[in-house]
Amino acid sequence: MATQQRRERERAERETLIVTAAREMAEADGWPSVTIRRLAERIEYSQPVLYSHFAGRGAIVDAVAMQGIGELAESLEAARAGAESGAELAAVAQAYLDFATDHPAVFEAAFTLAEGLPFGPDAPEVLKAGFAPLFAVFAPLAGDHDPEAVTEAGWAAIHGLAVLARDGRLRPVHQQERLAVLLEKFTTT
Amino acid sequence: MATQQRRERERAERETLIVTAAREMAEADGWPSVTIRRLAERIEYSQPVLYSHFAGRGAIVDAVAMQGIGELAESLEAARAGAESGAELAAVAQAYLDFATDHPAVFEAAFTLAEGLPFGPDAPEVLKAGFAPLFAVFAPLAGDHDPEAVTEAGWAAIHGLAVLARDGRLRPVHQQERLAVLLEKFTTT
DNA sequence: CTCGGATGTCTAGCGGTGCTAGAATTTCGT
DNA sequence: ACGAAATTCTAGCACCGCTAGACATCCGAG
Repeated sequence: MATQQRRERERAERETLIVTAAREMAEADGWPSVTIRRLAERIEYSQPVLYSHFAGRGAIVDAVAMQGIGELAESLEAARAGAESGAELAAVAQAYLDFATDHPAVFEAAFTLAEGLPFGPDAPEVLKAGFAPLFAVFAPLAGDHDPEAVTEAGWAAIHGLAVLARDGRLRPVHQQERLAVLLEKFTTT
Repeated sequence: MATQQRRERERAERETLIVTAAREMAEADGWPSVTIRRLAERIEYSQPVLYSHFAGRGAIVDAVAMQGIGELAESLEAARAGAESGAELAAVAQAYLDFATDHPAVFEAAFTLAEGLPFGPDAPEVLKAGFAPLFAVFAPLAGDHDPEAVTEAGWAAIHGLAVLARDGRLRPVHQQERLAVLLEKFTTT
């Protein structure tokens, strides 16, 4: 019957409602304040409903992480596509750092909280998509090295800049200069 | 009286006992399993005793983080001092990555769990000491840039390599090649 | 239109957490 | 030996993630 379809659609809507609510709460008050109880109250359902959608709290965090990685991938690709020739690397790197500062809770979910996300060879397409724009800008600088290794190293450099800055480990003011150093070190052959 | 001194000494001993126990438990079974109850049982005292030494669980994690950063600083300095001329950067970077893989729980405490550690200008001497060997190896490569900015950028690159590898985000096998890429990018002027 | 089964949702509760007030004990100088 | 002071413990609060079982709702067959 058509009712079946309607039910599935409503379930899907409620699932995105949960993910969205979790994300907003995390971004507003931090992940520790995103509890099952508060989340249930927020979406106006009882706690067990959440467990009919997700295996547990961790799975909800993972869902936000997944969504966030997807958006990060889009941001990076957009930055690369929109950059002038020769400035793609700088644009992508800047987009990465901007994403980290603009959506700290999502960034945290994606890179320090998420535990159940499958990486490696059998990672879902969404996760691999984030690597593509990075590969596009770093691979041309590979020289004699493995392009993937260069991409991973470049990604790690940008990522390290993002996390250390986020945690207050670096002088807040000089982020642009640090990025400039990295870009120069990677681009000068 | 002399009893006063003995008490303070015993208190200090118990405090290091707590930190050591927390560290061992974290390294053995992960930080989530380091609960106040288990920690109290381990040191054979009741829970409130822990609160007479530390403001809360977070302060204990911070103490482990502090201790770990001190040891990391020593490792880096030892690697730098023991390296052949010209190979200091590689040695320090390798020591950093080794520390992350050899003491994952301490590394986690220092860089993702610790929240109450004072950084910036008024950071304690121990924390600044970790920066010194990094500065020693990166500053000579500064060129026209600010030596501190270059150091921070280089540190970030190594750190990113450590955390992404730890979280399974990178192909496990190619860590050496990634490091080689970073070293080359930073050393070629 | 009714009714019985299936589906969905909720109430209530378990064991665990960090943390703390106040009782009980131990220690120590007089 | 005793009373005060310092120390430690018992017991409990509010909250957490999670779940079993009661309850309500919905839907299709007769």
